[in-house]
Amino acid sequence: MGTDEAARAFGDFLQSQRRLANISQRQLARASGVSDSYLSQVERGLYRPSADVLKALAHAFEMPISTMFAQSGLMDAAPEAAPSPSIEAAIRNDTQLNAEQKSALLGVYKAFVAESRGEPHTPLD
Amino acid sequence: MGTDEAARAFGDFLQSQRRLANISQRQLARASGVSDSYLSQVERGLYRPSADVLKALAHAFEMPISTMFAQSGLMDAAPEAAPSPSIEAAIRNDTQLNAEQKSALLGVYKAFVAESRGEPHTPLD
DNA sequence: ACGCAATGCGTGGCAGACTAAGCATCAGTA
DNA sequence: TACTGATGCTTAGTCTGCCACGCATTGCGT
Repeated sequence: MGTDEAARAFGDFLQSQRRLANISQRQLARASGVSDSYLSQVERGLYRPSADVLKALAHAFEMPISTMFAQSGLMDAAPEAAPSPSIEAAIRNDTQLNAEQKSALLGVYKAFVAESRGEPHTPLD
Repeated sequence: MGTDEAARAFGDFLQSQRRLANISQRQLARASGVSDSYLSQVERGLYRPSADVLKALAHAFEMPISTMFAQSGLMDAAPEAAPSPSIEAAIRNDTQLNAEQKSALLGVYKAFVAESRGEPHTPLD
């Protein structure tokens, strides 16, 4: 019934994205147009959202729709997926940071990339 | 009420594809694993199939899944990259950082913004 | 201590996605 | 004239995606 494996995996993904954005279920509900009760159920792996909801969530997260589809197990093979826009460009184009802050942020980012290049990806959490 | 405009458009598309392949609804049903009665309803615009069914149909037609999604109105006019993504979204979507690094980077960014001043735009909150 | 807003979660119920079974029609065959 | 068999369609029913509402808890301000 409920626990569908794919649903559970997607729920984990959604929850991690929401926590990264640092928002509550209700805030995400408002931003995406999906009810908060349903978001709760999806995060806990009870249901697998429809493509319409995936689309709405991708929009709220400013994330390419194909990523959402892939994460929900719909896009079995996504060969031509474009790489996500670079952080570096986003930082350079930001309007809220001054030059000093931008170069500091870029430095942190590059340090992180270099650091994780040395170590294997641990699926810890 | 079934007739949903988008459902009707997709129904026409599906029927034309089936006729191009020169197969019956029942044959397509066997090839895709979808019931023939449902295929009939979809072709007549009564229902809009779920992403799972779209995937199965695309596979039966040996057609890229993205084409199916586009025809069913799911892949709205979002060709690849978002034009001006926020830094936050860019960080979340990055593929080189792990979750821990992402939230650390986000923390630094938010600290900078708060330090700089006020509170301009954040699409999520 | 009291309220009060925000959080995550459970419930009831409606609508829609989907199927199994059967109806009606047409083509060919004897 | 039937008898097949294939086609598209309809109907009845089940399952589940999704929402409105409400509950219990936590945290913050007074």
